[in-house]
Parts: sequence; structure tokens; C-alpha cells
Amino acid sequence: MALQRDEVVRTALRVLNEEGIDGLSTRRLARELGVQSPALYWHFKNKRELLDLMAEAMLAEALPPDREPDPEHWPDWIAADARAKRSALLAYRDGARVHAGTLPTEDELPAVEAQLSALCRSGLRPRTALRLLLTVDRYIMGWVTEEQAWRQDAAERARPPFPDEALRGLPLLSEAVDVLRMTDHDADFEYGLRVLIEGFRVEIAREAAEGAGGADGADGAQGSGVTGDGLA
Amino acid sequence: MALQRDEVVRTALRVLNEEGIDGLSTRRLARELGVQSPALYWHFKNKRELLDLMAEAMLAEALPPDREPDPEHWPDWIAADARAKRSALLAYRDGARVHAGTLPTEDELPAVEAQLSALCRSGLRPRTALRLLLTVDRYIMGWVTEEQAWRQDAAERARPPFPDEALRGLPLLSEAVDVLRMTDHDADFEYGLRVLIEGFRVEIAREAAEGAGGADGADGAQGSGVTGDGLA
DNA sequence: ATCGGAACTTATCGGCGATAAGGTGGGTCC
DNA sequence: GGACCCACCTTATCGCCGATAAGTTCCGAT
Repeated sequence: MALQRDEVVRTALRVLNEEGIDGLSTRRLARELGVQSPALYWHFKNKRELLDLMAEAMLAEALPPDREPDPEHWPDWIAADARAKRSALLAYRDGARVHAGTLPTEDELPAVEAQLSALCRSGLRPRTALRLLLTVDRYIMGWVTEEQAWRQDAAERARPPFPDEALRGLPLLSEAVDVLRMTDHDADFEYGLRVLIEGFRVEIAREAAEGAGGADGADGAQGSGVTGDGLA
Repeated sequence: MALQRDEVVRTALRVLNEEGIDGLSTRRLARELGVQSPALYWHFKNKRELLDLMAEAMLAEALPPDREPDPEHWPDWIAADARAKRSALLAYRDGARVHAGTLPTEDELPAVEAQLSALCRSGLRPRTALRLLLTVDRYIMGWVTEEQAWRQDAAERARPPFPDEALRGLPLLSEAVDVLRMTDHDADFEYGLRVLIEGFRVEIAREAAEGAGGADGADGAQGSGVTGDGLA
């Protein structure tokens, strides 16, 4: 039986976990498949295409398609999706870096449309709803990228970063040292996620009120930006 | 006169802008400096170290040190710093990817301590304040990474992604097409930034109330996470 | 029996990061 | 003034990489 694209992608993901993205070469992968490296170019246009499929497979494992998001409980599914996506990226070494290079695929669009539909029930305009989804997505990507970079050079570096001496004379940082050293990734991620969702609540309330009151007007977020006077 | 580290870094940043990070090889850089490539290894341990210095230089251009953050108007300087950091990363091709590989340096710590100090005036515990700073940082990194990836293959791909046909039957996405196609990066970034800051407001209010009321207790953000019932 | 194409091999290209070993020139010390 | 040193660079080379070109094998349809 000849090689299947699918089998190549699965093997590539295994090699990714064993060697990391820098160790994933076409030769290494070919050896693992019992084949010479140019054979891969029969199945893939180039390495980029292979990486794209790997990214797609990574996320497919964790995000079952065709869920119908419930408009009544958007914070729940937004948070659940965010956690699922983070888990999916964390499940493979350098998962975030693999995913980062890819473009959104057109066949993800219907799922996004469904999410927009749910969010718009709360009074959001579609463009605001999409911005909201993109915002949490960017947060996840940034987070996991950093998390995996940290993990990587925690492995290769002898001493942990930010030793106690470096914190001398910095009392607040010393108190927050667990956050600084990423001792508790999960809770730290969860914090940022919660902040985002509470921000969304505020934003949704504002836009719903606006929509109920006047027309719409251009783009509330523009220009001078954040102007509030602080102090909670 | 012999080569100076500083001159090498400046030249490397120029080459980065001309060729992108994949085109920035030691040979290319050496050629630009009128030197053979192994000469660089006298000045730098390896390419990683050069990239680290490039990242440091990039951010140094945009973030003047020794500002004293004003506790009364934290949303303003948080937003200003965020915009400055994004601009710094956008100023160089693949700036986010260059920065992503680096570890936080110990000499950035005093600035962070000052920011924590300002935030804690509003009743935040240091660990929450640091989480807050990290959250916005991750958002910026994720955002700019995506923005630059998009820009790159907008350059090399013939047709723009998400053509109108792909949006047939997806009315909400069609209405939000400008966001989808990242036509207006700046405003979209600003939106997420504002959402984050409004989330921070909520979080700060909660924690200040908590601190005023009872003791503190473990970690409000843990476990079941977001549970609210949505609908603004 | 033959032809065609899918799926692979071998050979090779140009480029990469990195190291080893050797050269060179200016400044220092006796 | 000669010996030495060392900062700084060169030449040569290693083992890897992604990718392409051209040739081979083998199976299935005609």
C-alpha cells in the first residue's frame, strides 16, 4: 500500500512531539515512514503545506465541529472553546508555532458564522462580534506561544530564569514570583481569559444600549481610545 | 576599525527589513558588513544571541525607560505602552517572530516593579497586577504575529484570501468582512485593547472590594472559571 | 501485450549554522 | 628593537536543510 497523506500527517505530528519543530525535517520524517525524503513531495507541494495540514489536524482533535453555540450562555462556550484551543496547541510540542504560520481556512467559516449569530443575539453588530472572537484568539496564540517557548528553554537551560537574587529590592515582583516564573500556567491563563470575558460583557452592554437608543454611527472604538479615569 | 556589536545589530535590523527573518542568514549579514560569515561568531555566541539583541534594540527604540507610571490613570499608560509595543514590533518585518523567541531580561524588571506599584495602589495584589500586565502583553504578541503573517502572505499570494464567493450564504461574516480581511488593523487592535482594559476595571473593582471586605482567600480565578449567565 | 500514470528512488543543487585552525597586525613589555 | 600576545579576521570544511530533475517500478485499464 502506498503512503497516505493522512498517515504522513499523523507521523509528522509524532515526530514533532519527539523532536520539536526544529527537528522536524523532511529527511527525518521520511526515515520514520521508511521512504526517501523526495517521496514526500509527491504528497505535499512543500513543507509549508504539510505544516498547514498538521495544524489543521491538531485543532480538529480538540474542537469537534458542528456545535450550535447557545446565545444565552456565550461566556460559557467562549471560555470552553478557548480552553479547548489552548489544550489542542499545548498537546503538541511547538504547537503554537506550527499553527502561527497558517492562514484561516475557508471551511472554518461556517462555524464562525454560527458563533457570530449567537453573539449578535445579544445586540452586537457582526463586526464587533467578530472582533471579539479574534481578540480572544490572539490572546490564546500569544499565551501558548510564550508558554511553549518557556517550556522549551526551561528544558535546555541549566538554571531557572529569574533567580531570587534578581528580585532583590523588588518586593512586589517577589510577591508575584509564581506568576513571573509561570509556575501555575493554567490559573494564569484562566485569569486573562476571565478578564477578556468581563470586558466583553461591558462592551456588549454598551453596544446593546447604543443599538436600542440611537442609530449606530461610525466606530465607537476609534481615535482617542481608552480615556477612562482609572481607579476601578 | 574593527566591527562593533552595535553596528552588527543595526545592520541586521536593516537586513531584516529588506529580506525578512528567513532571508536573514549569517552569510547575508556578513556580506552586508564586508566580512566573512564566521567573523560574526567572534562577536556573538550564535545566531540566537544576535536575534536576542535585535529584539532588545527593537523595543528600546520605542519604549523609553524610566517613566514613572501614574497610579491615577492606569488605563492611559497601559494603553499607551501597548500601542508603543505594537508599533515597535510592527516597525520591523517579522518583528513579532524575532521577539517571540526571547526570554524576558532581568533588567526590564525594575520597570515592571514600578508598574506593579502603580497598579497596586488601586487595591490589586501584586500577583494579580502582574497577571494583568502579562495578559495585555500576550494579546499584543498574538495580535502582531498574526498581523505580520497576514501582511507577508498578502505580499506573496496573488489573490486576497476570503474572496466574496467564499462568503456566500454567510451574511454576518459578509457584514464583518473588513474585520475578517484585516482591512483596518489599527481599529481592530484598539478594540481588543479596550476590551482588555474594561475587563481590568471590573477585575480591579472586584479585588478592591474583596480586599476591603474579608481577608483574601486563595485564588478567585481558579476552577470552574467563567460561570456568568451571559446576556450582558 | 501494451501503455500510462501513480508512487517512488537516486543524484544533485544551493544554502544554512557552526567549528577548527590558521593568519595578521597593532600594542606592550623587556 | 625584538619577542610576544591577543583581538579580530580568513579559509576550509562539516553535516544538515528544502527542493528539483530525471529515471525506475509496478499495477490496472484497455
